[in-house]
Amino acid sequence: MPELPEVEVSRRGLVPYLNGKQVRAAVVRTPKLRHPIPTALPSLLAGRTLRAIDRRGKYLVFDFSNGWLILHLGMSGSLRLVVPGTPPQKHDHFDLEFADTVMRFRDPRRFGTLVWTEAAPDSHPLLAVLGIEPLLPEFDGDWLHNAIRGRSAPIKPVLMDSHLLVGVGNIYASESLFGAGISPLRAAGKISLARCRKLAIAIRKTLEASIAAGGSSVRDYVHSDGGAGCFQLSCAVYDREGLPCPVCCGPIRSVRQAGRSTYWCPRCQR
DNA sequence: CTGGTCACCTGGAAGC
DNA sequence: TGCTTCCAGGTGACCA
Repeated sequence: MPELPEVEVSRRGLVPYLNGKQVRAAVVRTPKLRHPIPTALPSLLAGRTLRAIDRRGKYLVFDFSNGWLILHLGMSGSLRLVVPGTPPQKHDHFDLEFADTVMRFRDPRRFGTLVWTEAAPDSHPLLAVLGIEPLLPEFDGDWLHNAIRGRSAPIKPVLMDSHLLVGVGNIYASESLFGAGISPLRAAGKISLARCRKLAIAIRKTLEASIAAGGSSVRDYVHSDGGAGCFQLSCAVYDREGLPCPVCCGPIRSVRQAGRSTYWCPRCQR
């Protein structure tokens, strides 16, 4: 499920329960997801205090006194808090056990990532290549216009390029372009500065609205079986092919771009 | 460099 | 009912 808002909502849901707590044990049940899971994690983490949980793009970074645990939810990953002693189910790959709760990482499709680093996390190869954070003030229309100058690829797959900017996945790329009234097929480099400003605002607004929507049910999201945290309920175009556009009532269309489904309203988006 | 395709992996939905 | 095919919200390797 996770795009940036889901990751951020998970982070906010975990912080009040885990920050400052001492790890009782760590359990690794799977040798590798996208990357090998370090077999030393149990010995590295036992007895350590979790100082903070940060986010970089769609990665969560767990800060311990002896290093950082870097976690990515992939396509199907989720984190939840369960009562100690709860038997693990299929696809439960990793547990971080505290005295009163257990953080459990489940990922059926196994596209997630769990790695350990003892150097500054931003210098880790997975994080060092990441682009700008769209929720920071440095990200605006002027930055975007400059960053996509000269690029002939359609704007939608460009928005999903994490080396350019992080956190905009397949859903929010479509939703943000709808918000800005820009066709996903338009060549990125041909979008005017004025429209890049609209797009930057739409991206931020879409992400923040989604975080806020999840934010009201953070506890449910982290504690539930996944029923909550359904951010798609409020999508304007994503997964709505043939349904009426919420603005003009014309039919939403879909097309495949770079192997991913794109949804847009041809009347509202030019 | 750039843009496009594919592989990674599992499960659910749709089609026959 | 059972089998097959396709699709899924991410990412990086690889190719032209």
